[in-house]
Amino acid sequence: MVPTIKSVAKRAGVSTATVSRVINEHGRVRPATAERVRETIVALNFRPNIIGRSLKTARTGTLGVMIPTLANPVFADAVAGIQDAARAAGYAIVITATDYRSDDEVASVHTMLSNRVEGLILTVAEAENNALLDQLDAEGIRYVLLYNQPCSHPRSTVTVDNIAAGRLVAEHLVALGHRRIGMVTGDPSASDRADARRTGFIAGLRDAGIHHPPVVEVDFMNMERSDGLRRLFSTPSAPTALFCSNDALAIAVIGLLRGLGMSVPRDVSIIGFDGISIGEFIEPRLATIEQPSREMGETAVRHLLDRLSGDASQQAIILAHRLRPGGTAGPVPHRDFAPLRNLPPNRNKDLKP
Amino acid sequence: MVPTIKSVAKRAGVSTATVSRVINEHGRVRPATAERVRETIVALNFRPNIIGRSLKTARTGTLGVMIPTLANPVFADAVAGIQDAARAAGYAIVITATDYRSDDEVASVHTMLSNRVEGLILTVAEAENNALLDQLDAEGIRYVLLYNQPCSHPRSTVTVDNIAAGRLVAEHLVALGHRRIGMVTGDPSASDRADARRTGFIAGLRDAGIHHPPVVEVDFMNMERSDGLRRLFSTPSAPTALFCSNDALAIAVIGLLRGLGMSVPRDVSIIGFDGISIGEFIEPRLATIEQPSREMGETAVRHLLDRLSGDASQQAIILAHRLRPGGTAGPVPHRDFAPLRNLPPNRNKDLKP
DNA sequence: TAGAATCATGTAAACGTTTACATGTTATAA
DNA sequence: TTATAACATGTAAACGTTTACATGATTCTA
Repeated sequence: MVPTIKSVAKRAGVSTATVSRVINEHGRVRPATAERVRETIVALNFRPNIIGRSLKTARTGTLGVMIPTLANPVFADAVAGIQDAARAAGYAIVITATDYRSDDEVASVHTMLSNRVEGLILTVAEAENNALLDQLDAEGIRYVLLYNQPCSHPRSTVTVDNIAAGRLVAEHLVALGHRRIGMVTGDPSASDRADARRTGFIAGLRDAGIHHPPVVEVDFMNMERSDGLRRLFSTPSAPTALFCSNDALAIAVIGLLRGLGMSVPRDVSIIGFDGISIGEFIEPRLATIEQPSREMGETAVRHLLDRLSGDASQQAIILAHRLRPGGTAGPVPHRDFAPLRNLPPNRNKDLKP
Repeated sequence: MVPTIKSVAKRAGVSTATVSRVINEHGRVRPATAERVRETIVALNFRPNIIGRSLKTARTGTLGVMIPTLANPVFADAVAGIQDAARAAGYAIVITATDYRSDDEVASVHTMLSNRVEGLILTVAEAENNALLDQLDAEGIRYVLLYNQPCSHPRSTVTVDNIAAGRLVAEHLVALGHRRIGMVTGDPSASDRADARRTGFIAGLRDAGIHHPPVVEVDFMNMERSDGLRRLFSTPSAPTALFCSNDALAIAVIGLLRGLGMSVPRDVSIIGFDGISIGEFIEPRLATIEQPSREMGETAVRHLLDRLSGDASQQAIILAHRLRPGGTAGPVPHRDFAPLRNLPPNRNKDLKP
């Protein structure tokens, strides 16, 4: 039915070994013979069965990629970079998204390993104490983390310095004159990187003499239902600036604040994290920490390939981040521009409980 | 080194057949034996080699996905849907992006076929006269198109009715009072769907007595270099409304128009196509045709699986689209709000050639 | 022109599974 | 009891490749 190397061999009047040699351009074969074989191959429309080859060579030419979701452009961009670099190196990629369910991580990785991917690129919820990663290490399975930033534990990873970046955000907001500063972090994406950003952020604020900034966690899959933010902005000491642990969250928060009658950045400044391209198109432009997602994906592939070929050992590769200022991050408002000024009519109802 | 079914068999004191039966829960084996085997499996940390299995069973449990790019959220969303549905059905997916290079399409598909994917989900540049698809048909390889809309040729596809949607855009703009209406289509993404949208759009305009609307093609990878739009808006009969063949393009066009000193929608109305979520967050909200990308991805998987199991034949599945009005699509401006009003100083220089 | 060297090709085993078939064991029926 | 059925397990071939090794043909060297 579907042609195999045997049918090609028989039809071309040679042995399978010769056909194989022609296919792989490996080992010598007389030009005339080779030509005949090639003709047969196109005549039969033969495509070597990679499964058979893989079984023999124990190589699949496939990399496994696990990310939280493709719906967040920051990961989509990274995957685009991964895909590019992988293809350039002759690798295919198989993808799984965990949708932030960290209990799916183990199953997903095992599926990819059963498929005999040669290496893995992973973004996990928590890279520090992670039994799965420990197991991979123990088994000698090569992986490179992406976006994760294990602190004490040595693991291969490609990331930006989330702590420094968080600190940078704090310093910038302080420089803009803000003193009442809060942070919003996404509940379902609670992650080591969000933690690192918060750590740096809080440290930066502390250095400026600001202690215990409010940190609210919102379930940003259904923001309407989480009223932590509403409560925060109902207090007299409501923040004049918010650091959101990622851009998607920042954009959602801006929408929510507008719904509360506030103007960004006049009443509240917002800084996000990631540098997704949407951010450049919203009005005003989203202030954020840009990380080079596509390049991070490419770098992860290259590092993984280096590790596979034994050229590299575990290492953390820290790429440069960059603060994109302006837009949604403005100077502190005058006192009389109280944030609560314009709350919509249903405000009292909302605040009563 | 890495455990195989043989090592498990030996250690558990059974034959490989028994181990296989335990793994696949297929065929009977005494509970006590099964238990012993299972223990050995975890003891050795054995994972069945899917390559070996695939070779024997001629099934890989893998679907191939080819899209233009992951950087455009419309495709990322679709892939998210594909990934979800595939995983739910026990399939893995391997992804390739062509980056709009249609000459890569053939190579990509062949790579995936060599990897023995069981079926394909494809977004191609041109679905109508496509030798690659004809070849797949001839070989009996199952595929489902996504976003493509072959007209005369019967092919399995999941899409919206691009023609009707294009017409809807025309009718909406006309209803808003616009008479000078143009269209912008992306050069690198020139595609059958963009064509269909244009066809419907032009037909809709014709029905309203508007003939030969200007259609400009821009290379939206580097918009700065393409001055078709600039030229269009330097004429006295510059359009008061533009239909952009996709949202990413629409957002870029809005940016470019702003650079020319125009206000959207006061001077020019814009309607896009796709309904990517960014569009809802920009100010003003992007008017567009929403297509259910995630659901389209899921549907494509389900239809592909149906075709693989022989339950379904080739068919076009048309999902509902929806016009999202308002935002960037407003009523026609008064005559005195001439669009050229505010052109920046360098305008003359730009327009001279 | 004999022998060695090189070249072209073939033979067959191996990769890790699954599974039809064979075989041995135990329970059931007569 | 014995014949038979049902069950548990093993044997070995097959899937489509690659590749070490063997072999036969050709060319080279002296």
